[in-house]
Amino acid sequence: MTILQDVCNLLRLNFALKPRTKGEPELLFQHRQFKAGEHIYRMGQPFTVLYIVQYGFLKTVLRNTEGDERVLSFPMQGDLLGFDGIYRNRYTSDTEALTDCDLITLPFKQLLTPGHANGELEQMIYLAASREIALERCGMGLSITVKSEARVARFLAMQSKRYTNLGYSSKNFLLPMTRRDMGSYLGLTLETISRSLSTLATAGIISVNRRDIHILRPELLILPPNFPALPEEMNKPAA
Amino acid sequence: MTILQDVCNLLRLNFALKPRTKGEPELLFQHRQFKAGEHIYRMGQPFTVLYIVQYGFLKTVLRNTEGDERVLSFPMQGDLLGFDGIYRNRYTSDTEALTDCDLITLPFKQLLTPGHANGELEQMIYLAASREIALERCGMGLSITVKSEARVARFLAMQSKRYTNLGYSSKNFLLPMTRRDMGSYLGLTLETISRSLSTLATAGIISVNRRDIHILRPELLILPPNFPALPEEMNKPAA
DNA sequence: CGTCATGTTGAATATCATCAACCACGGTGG
DNA sequence: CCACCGTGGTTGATGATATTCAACATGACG
Repeated sequence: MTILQDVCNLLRLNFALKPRTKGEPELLFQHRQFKAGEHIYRMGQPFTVLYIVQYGFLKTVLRNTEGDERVLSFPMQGDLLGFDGIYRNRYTSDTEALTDCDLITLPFKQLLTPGHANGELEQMIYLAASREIALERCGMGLSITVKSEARVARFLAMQSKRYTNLGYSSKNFLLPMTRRDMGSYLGLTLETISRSLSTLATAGIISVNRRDIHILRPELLILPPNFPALPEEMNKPAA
Repeated sequence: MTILQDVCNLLRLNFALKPRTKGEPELLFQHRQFKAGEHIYRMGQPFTVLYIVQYGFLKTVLRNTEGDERVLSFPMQGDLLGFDGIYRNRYTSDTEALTDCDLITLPFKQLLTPGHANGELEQMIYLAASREIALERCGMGLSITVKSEARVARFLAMQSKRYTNLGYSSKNFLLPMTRRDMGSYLGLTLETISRSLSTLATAGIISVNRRDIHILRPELLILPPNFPALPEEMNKPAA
């Protein structure tokens, strides 16, 4: 099992990988661990590497000068981190570990040097980046609905689907983030989140105990439009 | 002037392009015109090509089954379209021309085939995609602020900056979208947009006549955090 | 000239934010 | 073991803000 295959599996891509005689590209990939609460990178730092989440939960945050912050995404297993840094050669948001994490690093510049040209890996990065955009768009789609309960319900549906995609339970899970983070992500206050969760619970749709969520009526939690499903047809590289 | 250089200029990237003896890659790029109101692609259609906007204004829209829609972005000159389609091999949103448009097409699959491997172009796509993510994140950042006038003000600041980046006036411009579209993008109703613009006008910060905007006190319109500036340091390919 | 889409403005209502009190849990230290 | 404290979470009362519904104005277009 090469690390390239690891990456491939993480991204849930069914590439037919060519056997690799030259072990050298493996050196590009390394694992790196972070403790809960640690920052992976901060806004403004020089961009050096992309990350792919092996396990753990994180959040990416945008801060303005007045100190208010907005949560942009909650990356988890298989998600790509740091792609927004390519353009200006600096990371443009903060990324912080919500739990202990294990990340795979991809040194971006070295990937582009002619010697490392690697069609499979490039395709994977394209796919991962594309998925990243789709996910963010999905996040924006969450605020289509005006009512706070609907937003929270969709958020739960989205999380449920993401866990399912990874093979975990779709009905019982622990939220890794605080009410404040959820609120910041959904454009609501933490009190409104709490109230919405309570409302959904008394309606019998979910049960809530702090971060412990049980989905009782999944059919009533509607996914946001265009939630990224698995790819339907891959471009398999010629054998 | 090759079309590759066109693309390069459009993306405002200061690559040092290697002179190209083989003219064949040029065939990959074609221009395509659209009339105002036409759809470039619709959600669910098979993904075939990426587009780069040469001129004109567009909007990308997410629709759910109930028919409500959310505007995700307002692409303009130099912006990349369709990148979100790579992952599932289908476009995941609708894109519609707000004005007459001229787009450059980039057939994605052919770009990846070994014969067409092209470091410069790939770097450009990475950069454009990265910029795209940064722009979308910026859009999400618009809803950090609670007050509607602040959101509208930031939106205007963002548009102003985008026009400036293209060499147009930063103080006088025509908005290409309706109040409804602005509202959908900012998560507000069209009436609130109208009211907010009126408030900003009576405060002497702008003047408004339907879509004709004049910025009178630009220092009072604050840009959203991390608005994508021009790249600060490019990776020039080795000569 | 009439019609339609777009934009503006007003009044009433619903919804969310704010402020505040309280609870539950985990950790620390006596 | 228990008192203490801090963080995170819930719930209530109040007020600010945006939505809704509605009427009207304006410009584009046949």
